[in-house]
Amino acid sequence: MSLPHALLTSLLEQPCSGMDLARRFERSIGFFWPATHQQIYKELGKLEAAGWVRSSAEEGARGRKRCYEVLPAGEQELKRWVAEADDPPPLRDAMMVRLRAEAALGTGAGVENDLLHRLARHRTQLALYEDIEQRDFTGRELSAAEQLQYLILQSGLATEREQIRFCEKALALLETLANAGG
Amino acid sequence: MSLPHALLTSLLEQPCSGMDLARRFERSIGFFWPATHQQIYKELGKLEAAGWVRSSAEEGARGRKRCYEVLPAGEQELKRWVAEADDPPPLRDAMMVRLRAEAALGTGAGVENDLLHRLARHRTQLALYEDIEQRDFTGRELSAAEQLQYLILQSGLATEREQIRFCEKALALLETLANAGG
DNA sequence: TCTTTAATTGCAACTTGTTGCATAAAGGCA
DNA sequence: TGCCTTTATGCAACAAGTTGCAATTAAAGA
Repeated sequence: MSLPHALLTSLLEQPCSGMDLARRFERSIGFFWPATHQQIYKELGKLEAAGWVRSSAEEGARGRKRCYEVLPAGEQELKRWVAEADDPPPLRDAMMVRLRAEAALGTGAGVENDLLHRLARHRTQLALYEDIEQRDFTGRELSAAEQLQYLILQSGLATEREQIRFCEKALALLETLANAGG
Repeated sequence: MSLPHALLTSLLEQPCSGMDLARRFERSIGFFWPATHQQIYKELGKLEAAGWVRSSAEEGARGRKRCYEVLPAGEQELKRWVAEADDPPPLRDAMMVRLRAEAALGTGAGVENDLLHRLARHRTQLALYEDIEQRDFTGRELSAAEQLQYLILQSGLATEREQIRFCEKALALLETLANAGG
């Protein structure tokens, strides 16, 4: 479970409120560690109880807005965790199950729906990543931290492109099989 | 949640017991939809209650072994589900969080451990997939069902190769940064 | 001023998956 | 026969994530 460390990382980059964190997650760390605001609030409570962050009320804001910042103990914990090693996350993909089911059913069962839907989603996501690449990482010298962030983005770019290739290949094969079999 | 449909698919390919299913999952469907035997037993109970499979006691076997097979209603349900469309699974990868944390901490915090560990795992997995490719899909004509199964395997091959490329690239960048910064 | 709207924080129930352990039945062997 | 091992099935507690909604506070508008 990496949520606490994802939060520490994000707060280290920029102290802010729970709601701000949730918004930032949607367009940066959330690409590879999604989290809802409910998860984030609960976890911020634990981080504060553990003495890794502290919060202060913010005056003149709507609601009971509080600003969180990382304490030295939190930075220490983050360093400790970064040096650990995980197993790669097991992949779990319903579309592959569908393809296999289509093979077992032995007929035009309709996986194409899912393939086309995925294709559209991956193209959208790729376009988003390419925008970020253009805007943030192109045409200038990058600091060490920025080079690492760019590396992460490149992983996203490569993954989306691979997914697109796969969907196209699968659709082509299904068409070939349909023509041959019907 | 695709576990019920993954089980229906596997049972359609070959009726068998819960334990056999668990073993087969480990080296086929489980590559893209992992499941433990506890999950499988619980789900088989639900499938039987829904009238999608039926089971019969197997005589002369250890334990209370039962053989499960798909009923017509189950096959119908599988067909219905295959034609549905999902969103792609959100990826959630602690190593990316670590890379970003390393960037935020701004020092040699030690992500290399995780990168090297991943690299080894992905190489092992790739070798396994390549073995399966050699053994099951090379040097002969493939049926339509086999062509689809091969397609799925190729997705695994491409994913592992992409992961390996990424780890190597990340390690190279970290070394460059260390030399430049130190 | 009073009501409405928006922003922020938070609770609670539900689903899914994991982990560790328990039970049942058969085979092997002293 | 009695005990240990193996195979098969299953329960229970826990961990993590999702969904829907509630409560609090301030800004904006009538």
